[in-house]
Amino acid sequence: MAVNDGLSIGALARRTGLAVSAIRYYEAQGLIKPWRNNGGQRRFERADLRRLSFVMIAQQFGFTLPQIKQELDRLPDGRTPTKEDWARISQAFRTTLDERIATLTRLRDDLDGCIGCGCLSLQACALYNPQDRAGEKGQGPRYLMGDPRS
Amino acid sequence: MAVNDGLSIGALARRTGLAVSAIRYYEAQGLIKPWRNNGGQRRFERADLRRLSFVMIAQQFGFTLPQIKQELDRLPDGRTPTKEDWARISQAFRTTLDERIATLTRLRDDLDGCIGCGCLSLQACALYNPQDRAGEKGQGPRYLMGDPRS
DNA sequence: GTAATTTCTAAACCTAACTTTAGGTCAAGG
DNA sequence: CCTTGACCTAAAGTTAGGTTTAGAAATTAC
Repeated sequence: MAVNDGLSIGALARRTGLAVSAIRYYEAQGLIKPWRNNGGQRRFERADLRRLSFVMIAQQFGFTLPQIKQELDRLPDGRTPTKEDWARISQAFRTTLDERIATLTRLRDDLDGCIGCGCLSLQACALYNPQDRAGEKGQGPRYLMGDPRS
Repeated sequence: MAVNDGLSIGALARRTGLAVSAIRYYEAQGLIKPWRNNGGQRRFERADLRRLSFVMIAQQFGFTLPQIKQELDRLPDGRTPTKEDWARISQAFRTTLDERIATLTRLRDDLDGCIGCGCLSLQACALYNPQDRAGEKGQGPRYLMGDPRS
């Protein structure tokens, strides 16, 4: 096997810990673009190891695959990404993490107050109803954290 | 309508902001147990408002419905839960939130180091491979945060 | 008393992120 | 050469957490 024949899908799977089927799925979603060898089998660049690592970590942060693709699409097309390229898109992580930590911390502090009073009431509790209008608006506790479903 | 006839499913939906279909689904999952009136319609206790609020908030914390049911099942069966009952199971939130904040903070700090070096490499980067063994174990970055899928 | 809402059940459908299956092809070792 | 393991495609299945649909019965409003 020549030096730069690329990695097979199985090799990539072993190195990343992903299932082969998951890698094929990511290709179908446009996250990686392997070429094919003479026999029609996928061959991957070594840089795809980093792409897949990025995918895995971004998922743990709660990004969806389309969102991850959007970040990856900002990488240079013709050449192998450099340290600087990766560092640039990793900044998006930092921002997201900071926000998420802030949200959880605020929520925890509110919850501390709520455990103290034990109410958990839609009508009176500050955690559910900071502006005392949830009942009227028919919105319930949802808006406190920013509804993840809208 | 008598004073203690209970709430209809529509009334509960308006008060919590949930869809009627979601409330029926939660019943199917065993999270709430309404009784039926003469015509066969569901009737809910006022305490179910709190149960559903608990469900909604616990979901925002990332609990699954079976996990939430497990907590709710610890509430007293015969009587309406008191402040103390709710305060007790809310403590589970506090613990989980503390852990989650700690994990995210650690991850963010590791990421800061990684942005500095820009590597994002499975072979060398501390974020992915703190013990320099991921490649050998074929595990990839996944173990850093504790795999949510296993 | 009648019209408009609400509610009922069961079953089908939905999205995300994959996995599994079925039926074949390719590649490497002996 | 032959076998075994890795790989291929397309389509169907899976799980969580619901929503939608359809047709019928109950309730409420006027």
